[in-house]
This record gives sequence, C-alpha cells and structure tokens, in this order.
Amino acid sequence: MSWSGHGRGGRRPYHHGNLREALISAALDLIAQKGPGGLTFAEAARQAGVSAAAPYRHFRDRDALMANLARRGFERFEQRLTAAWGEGRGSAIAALERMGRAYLGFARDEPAYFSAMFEAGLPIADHRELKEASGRAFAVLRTACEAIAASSPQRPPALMMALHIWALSHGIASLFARGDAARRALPMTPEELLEAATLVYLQGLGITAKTGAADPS
Amino acid sequence: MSWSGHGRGGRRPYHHGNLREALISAALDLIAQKGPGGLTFAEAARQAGVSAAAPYRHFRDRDALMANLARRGFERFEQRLTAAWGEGRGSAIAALERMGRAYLGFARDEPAYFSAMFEAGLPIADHRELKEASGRAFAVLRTACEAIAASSPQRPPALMMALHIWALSHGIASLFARGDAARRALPMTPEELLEAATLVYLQGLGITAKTGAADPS
DNA sequence: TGTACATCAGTGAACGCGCGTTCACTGATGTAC
DNA sequence: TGTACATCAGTGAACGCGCGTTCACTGATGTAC
Repeated sequence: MSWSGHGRGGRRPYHHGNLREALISAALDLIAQKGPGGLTFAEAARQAGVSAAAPYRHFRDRDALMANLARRGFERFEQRLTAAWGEGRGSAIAALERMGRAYLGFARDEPAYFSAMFEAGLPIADHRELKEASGRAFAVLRTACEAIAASSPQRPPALMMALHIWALSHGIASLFARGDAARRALPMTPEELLEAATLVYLQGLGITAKTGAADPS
Repeated sequence: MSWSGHGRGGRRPYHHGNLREALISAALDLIAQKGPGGLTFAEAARQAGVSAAAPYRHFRDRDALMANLARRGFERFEQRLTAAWGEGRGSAIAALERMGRAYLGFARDEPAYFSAMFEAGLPIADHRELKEASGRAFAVLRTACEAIAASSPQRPPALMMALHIWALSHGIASLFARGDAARRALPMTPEELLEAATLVYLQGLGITAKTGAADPS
C-alpha cells in the first residue's frame, strides 16, 4: 500500500489514491464494531484520513455506500458458495455440506458483510443490483439442489429444496454462527447442527448419502 | 384512555399518567417505521407528548428501553407459542404446525418486537432478563419436540429437533415473513414453505402424521 | 376532615457534540498538440 | 519533449439540525397525624 504509506517525508499526498476502497474498508470496520447503525459518512471519512466532504466524490450518500457493501457482500458470498459447491465434487451431498459450512463461515468471518446484506434494513426490492446479486448467490444453491434432486427417485422440486436449505442455513447462521455480539450460545458447533439438520431433511426426501463421507449413523 | 384524552378543557395535565407505556408504544412505532436505529429517546418523548428529559424518569438510557422492548417481545412471543401449542391438542404434529404459523405470524404482525428481539444488536449474553425470557420462549418449542420425540420409535434427541425447527422457522421468518421492507419475495406463502419443510424434516426422523390433519401427500 | 409535608413525575432551558451537506477553492493528473 | 489546459479528487470552513444529558425547578399526588 505504497499510496497510503507515501514513503519518506511525513507529508500526505493531496490525493488519497484509493479512497473508494478505503471508505468501504472503514465502513466494514464500523459495522463490525457497532452494527449497521454505527456506519456514518463522517466517521468513515475520518478513518480513511480524509475530510468529511471527500466521500461525496464516491458515494451519493450513506445508503449508497451501504447498498454497495451489500452488493459486494453478495458477490463474495456467491464466490464462496461456488467454490464450496465445486461442481459437486465428491458427492452432491458432500458438496451441499460444504456449502452449508461456507454459509456459516461467511457469517462468522464476514459479520459486517452479513449485516449489510441481511440486517441493514435495505429494501431489497428497490435495489435492482442488490436483488440480482442476491439472486445469483441463491442460484448457486439452487443448482446444487437440482443436481441432488435429479439423482433422487422421488424427484423433489429443487426450488423448494433450495429455499428450505437456505432458510435453515440462514436461521442457524443468524442465531448461532454470526461473528458478533448478537451470537447465541449453543451446546454444539453450528456446523454440527446444520449438518445434522440437512441430513435429516434429505432423509425425509428419500435421499441418503451414497458415499461414506456423509453417513448419519 | 381517559388519561390522555383528559376530557373537556384543552389543558394537558402536568403528569402524563402512563408515560412508561406511552414511551414503549412510541418506540415500537419508530422501530417499525425506521428500523432499530430509528429509535431515539428524543423522538419517543416527542411522540408521547412530553419533554426530552421526561424519559429519564423511566429508563436509564436508550439501550435500557430497547432491552425492555426485547424482553416484552419474548414474553409475547412465548404466550403466542404456548397458545399455539395448546398442550398438543389434535396431534402433536398438528400442534407443531400451529407453532410454526405462530412464529411467522409474530414476525409479520409484530415486526418491531421481532426487530428488537433479534436484530437490535443487543448482546444477549449480557442481559440476564433477556436471556431468560428468550429461554422460556424456546422452552415451549422444546416441550413440543419432546412430546413428538417421545411418541416416535427412533427417539430423536428433542433438543436437537427443537434447535432445528427454531432455526428453520427463524430463517423463513426473517427472510420471507417479516412485516417490514426487508422482506424478500417468495413464490408461495411462508406458511406453506415452513409446513412443507417441517413435514420433510419429521419424515426424515421417521415421524409421520397420525391424524389426517397434516398429511403431506 | 383538614393540613403539612415528603415524594414523585414532569418542565424547559442550556450545553456540547457529531452528523449531513454545501460551497468556493486548490493541488494533482492526464492529455492534446 | 515541452507546455497549456481540462478534469478530477481532494480541502476546510461554514451552516443547520437533532440527539443526549444535566440542572434547578414546579406542579401533582399521597400520606401521616
């Protein structure tokens, strides 16, 4: 980060050089520390080391910054889910378990993104970009469920499966796995809880693990 | 509400008479309209028609008011779940379905309470009253699961069942059933989604509806 | 039944603070010629 | 290669606003005698 260290000589350069990214990073810090309400334009500017007026060159207002955060969050989330799915490598069920762990891991490792995406009160219907980014992340889960449904004799509706798994993962993530102070205690790991629930659910659809990897015993 | 209408003569009485309740009611309005961050002491006082200093006679600060709201929310929630359970009337499974609908109904009808309970960022571990009230609400669900587990040949662990059903209900409630702008669209009712998921889950535990009331067909 | 007094629940003025936002400006950068 | 100029990304001062909080106060209520 040579542009922020600006080497020898104590003088800050007039141009920040990467203010947009610096504001986003500061905003994530603020949300992680104080929740979505703790994000203010003024404080983000201060943390980035610029005047209070500077952020207006990059974001229309606080809400635009928050929506940008949420969009980025959904993109990172999608990437993480896609990597976990890994084209169903191993077995589709093992891959679904990996996705579940990826969901929980995201809530734990990126509480600020999680908060911006799901708890900032952004009216998702009003932000097209946001709705689309959210849709792309969900599509990964749906693809996984389609693969599993296709190999099941009962042929359960994949959309329904995907919504169920999403809700289950989201419930566990927001109640028990989140990486901030609102996390509730649990007599086991969230991963164990989710894995057990998923296996019971799949069992209910007549789907059982074909590989040894995910045997419920 | 004769104490706020104060009949003939336009003069407001010096004493409000029920300020504590009025503040709580105003706070719920504010949260419902603008989210947890929209609750300020000053605005709540204004809506209740008193000076900005008056609330300090009843709550130490904004957080104390929020925590009080959350506690009341859990109590109402517990009542609603208890009523829905109704000692397992009908069949235990039918009663569990009623509880699921009660969960979603609460998120829809009382978005402000729901928000204060789950999204205000209160560190639940630090508020003993809150943790206990939350625990009592969860206990209702656990009781229901114990009844169902007891009548099942597999004897699944009731605590695990209760956590699964809680997470599932909570996920659907916060994503799709909440009564505010953050609700996501869904190609069915949240109730249908939850009922289907619950039946699949129970099926996975080897539990099927004994009465006709909840046949998955 | 009346009266004195303690207690309670409110007032309203005041203060400091931080935020959002605008404005004319200025320093730096990139580009056309 | 140099130079003029347009454009961009910041500054910093200023303003209004609403919030939190404290304070001495005052009006109303309840109770002891």
